[in-house]
Amino acid sequence: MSNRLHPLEFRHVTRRIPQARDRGIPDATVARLPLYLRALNGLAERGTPTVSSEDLAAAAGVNSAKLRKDLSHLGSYGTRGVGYDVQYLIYQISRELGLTQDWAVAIVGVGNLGRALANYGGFVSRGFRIAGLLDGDPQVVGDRIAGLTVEHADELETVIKRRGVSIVVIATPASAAQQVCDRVIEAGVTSILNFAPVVLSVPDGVDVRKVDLSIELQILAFHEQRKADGVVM
Amino acid sequence: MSNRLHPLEFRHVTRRIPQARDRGIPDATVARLPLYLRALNGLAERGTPTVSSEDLAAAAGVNSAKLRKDLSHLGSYGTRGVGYDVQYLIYQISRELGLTQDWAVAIVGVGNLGRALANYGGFVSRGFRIAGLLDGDPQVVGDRIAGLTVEHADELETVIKRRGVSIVVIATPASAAQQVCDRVIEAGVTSILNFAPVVLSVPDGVDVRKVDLSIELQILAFHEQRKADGVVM
DNA sequence: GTGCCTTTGTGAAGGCATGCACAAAGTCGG
DNA sequence: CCGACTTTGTGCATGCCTTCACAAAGGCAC
Ligand SMILES: NC(=O)c1ccc[n+]([C@@H]2O[C@H](COP(=O)([O-])OP(=O)(O)OC[C@H]3O[C@@H](n4cnc5c(N)ncnc54)[C@H](O)[C@@H]3O)[C@@H](O)[C@H]2O)c1
Ligand SMILES: NC(=O)c1ccc[n+]([C@@H]2O[C@H](COP(=O)([O-])OP(=O)(O)OC[C@H]3O[C@@H](n4cnc5c(N)ncnc54)[C@H](O)[C@@H]3O)[C@@H](O)[C@H]2O)c1
Repeated sequence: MSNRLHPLEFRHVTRRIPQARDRGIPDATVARLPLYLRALNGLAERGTPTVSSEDLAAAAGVNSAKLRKDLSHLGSYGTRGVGYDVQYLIYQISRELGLTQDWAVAIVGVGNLGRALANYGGFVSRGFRIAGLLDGDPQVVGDRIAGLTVEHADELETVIKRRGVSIVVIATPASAAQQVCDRVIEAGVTSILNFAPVVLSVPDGVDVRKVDLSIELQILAFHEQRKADGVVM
Repeated sequence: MSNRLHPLEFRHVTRRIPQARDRGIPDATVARLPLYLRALNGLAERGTPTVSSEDLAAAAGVNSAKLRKDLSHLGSYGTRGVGYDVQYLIYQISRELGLTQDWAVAIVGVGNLGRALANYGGFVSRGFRIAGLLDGDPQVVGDRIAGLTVEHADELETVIKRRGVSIVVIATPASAAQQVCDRVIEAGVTSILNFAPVVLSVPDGVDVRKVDLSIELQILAFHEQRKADGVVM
């Protein structure tokens, strides 16, 4: 597997100012912690009590030195000669990622993609709870999906404030995304996951992460073409 | 000092061999080209003939020096004092990304997500054509989605070879992903887009890109927690 | 043709991430 | 309690990416 991490994965809007309280975990590390967590959960399910950096790194698909350096940013949680206690490390990473608390998520735009996301089980698994589904289309409003009733987009601000939504997923068409984005920020949300193929413009302090299928395919196409051209790689 | 071969000297040998045809575009640049392309298409729709690096960078949400350096890897396509010709640049980037040719894509796993992907219009827009939908569930096989009939996963190898599929999207449950992955690679595919939350293990020469909603949410949660903790960012 | 103005393309510097290699730390059998 | 063995945590070197800053290039008005 080409282990290329593309920098877009680390791009966010806010800047970090070094501070005493700031253990300053690098973005690249933060992006990998969920991966380690997933591998650890797999080990925990199989009842493995401890794991070495070598084994855990293999399970997560990274270099073991990188794994150790990543974990060293959280603290010194390993035992030399033994490895890491699986349960303890799960707890520490979860805490660092903020997964020991419950996050209320709202999905705006309940079309093909929004429905798939709402029905996605892996969502709830780690402290994320879908607290609202909103759509602008009266035809869609009232539909029941995954135990929730779709509400009208007009209720956006109300839903966010009443239910303490802190993360919003935008799955509307591109044309509506910026408008929805502006509204949720106005309502106090500072974390957005955007599926619409547009660059959202947001003020400082707001984090936007994007998922763009089309971009991923284009990157694959680039490399595929390279291989076909017989360029030495 | 040992007389062992120094790692760097070794790396020099296996390193990309400079070639006339090898313009060696950095990965970070490749990842941004689709972004520029999208911004350019927006400009083209509005009939804009030329654009400066400053304006295009703003539209794509990047630093203008970065944009210029990125574009300089493709060649010298700008005109000083004027900017870039929109149509010409669209063509050059498309060519570089391999979008001037048609790519046949197969989607394996036609559940919630697979259906959403199949129905997604933005897919076809840029040279990507869905050439097959496959699922292991007999209940799903035969369904018609977006003009295609879902075929049985047993047909995987046949479909890939007959229809010249070169990119496979995996949207099966995590438990089936590695197995599907192994099969498509065996059938000759070297580009995979994986939505299942597992680290796929693949031989050299195969590109895997992954989209993982859960990871994105966890990264957002990390930063959200930081903000709540009152850490200056 | 000349001179001014705009904008590109890139050299250079700094920052960040990666991965090697190893001393230090801890385990465990006896 | 010891000595062999395992594995962590990290210093360090290297290379990639980003950003600044500016000389060179080209357009345009006259
Ligand atoms: N379907 C996919 O696989 C896929 C993949 C990648 C990206 N995307 C992107 O995700 C977005 C959603 O895709 P989709 O296939 O679900 O589209 P869709 O058209 O099926 O659904 C969009 C939904 O958003 C609702 N909507 C429109 N304007 C709204 C507004 N202002 N407020 C609230 N809701 C509004 C519509 O009523 C509709 O229900 C699109 O931007 C698409 O480009 C989709
Ligand atoms: N739905 C989402 O929003 C979402 C988001 C992120 C990730 N994912 C991941 O994407 C994958 C698909 O999610 P989903 O919600 O569509 O699940 P799903 O259960 O609705 O669909 C999975 C489909 O794969 C088929 N399948 C199972 N084994 C197969 C095999 N060996 N060969 C071919 N087909 C097989 C099943 O029959 C089913 O139709 C899962 O791994 C999920 O974790 C989903």
